[in-house]
Amino acid sequence: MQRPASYKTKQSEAILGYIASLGGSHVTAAQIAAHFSAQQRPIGRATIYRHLEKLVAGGQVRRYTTDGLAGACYQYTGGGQDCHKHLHLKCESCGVIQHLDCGMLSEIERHILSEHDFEMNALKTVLYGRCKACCKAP
Amino acid sequence: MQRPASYKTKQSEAILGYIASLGGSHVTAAQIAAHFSAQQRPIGRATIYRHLEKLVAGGQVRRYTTDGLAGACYQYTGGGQDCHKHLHLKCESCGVIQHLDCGMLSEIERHILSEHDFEMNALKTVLYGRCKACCKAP
DNA sequence: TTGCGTGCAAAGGTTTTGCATGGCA
DNA sequence: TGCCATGCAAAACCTTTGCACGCAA
Repeated sequence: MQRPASYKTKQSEAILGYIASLGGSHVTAAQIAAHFSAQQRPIGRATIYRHLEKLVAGGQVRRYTTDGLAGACYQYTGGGQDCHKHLHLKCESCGVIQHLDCGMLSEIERHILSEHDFEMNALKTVLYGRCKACCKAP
Repeated sequence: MQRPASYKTKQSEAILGYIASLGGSHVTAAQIAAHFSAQQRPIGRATIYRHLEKLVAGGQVRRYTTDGLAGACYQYTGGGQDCHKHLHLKCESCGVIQHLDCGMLSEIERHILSEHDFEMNALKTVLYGRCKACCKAP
């Protein structure tokens, strides 16, 4: 009577493994396809999109739609992490995403709620800017 | 010897005027086209996109790419405003964008730069959440 | 064996581009 | 008159969907 919700296939593991290996950097669906094509084991675009959809729904991967770029970007979050408790800093230059674990977050949230009547959603909020490395090397 | 960078046409004024009249709410390119079609004076899609591109480059309009939605959203910012000096709060429910003019911004920027080595770009950063009205009426 | 996963192809939508015409200065 | 702006159509692009086959359980 077991009803498997999903099978574990080579492609599903390959896609998740690749995104996880990037450790926070973002990739587009086209980049993922190109990566596996270069590895001599191409994966169909439809398969990639279908897995990304599941991973996003499951909370293991986050989907961004960066402003200037055509197409969406995907980024590994780890699933188990409680991203409600920290903000995210995204570097506009290299795309790396830092997790800002800092007690200041609750202070900011409280201030915005009490002073500006706005209930902030830390899970979706991303602070844009330039990371340490990119500030030095323009 | 005058070399006009751009002409002032009925369409250019109509598009900017319409976006400005919305006062901060966001619209898609398709909605703009539909608006003028309903006004008995349709504007070609190419014209709309070309003007939006100019307005975004000029800083009078901001372009967003909301996550779940296909296509980009555009929002009037006013051009003359110095958006470097305040953050933006975007309501996930109704799409309204508040300008957070608050002395706390510089404090946050300074903290993130000194403690986390990240140079924040307030112009691009948007805090997501729910506005006062949407918090009460889910 | 069962049924989800896969890949190809085609469809859907948004945005961009080419080219001839129209309108502002 | 000169040149940018406009609009139509076609193209390019990303993403989704249909269908037959393959593979995990």
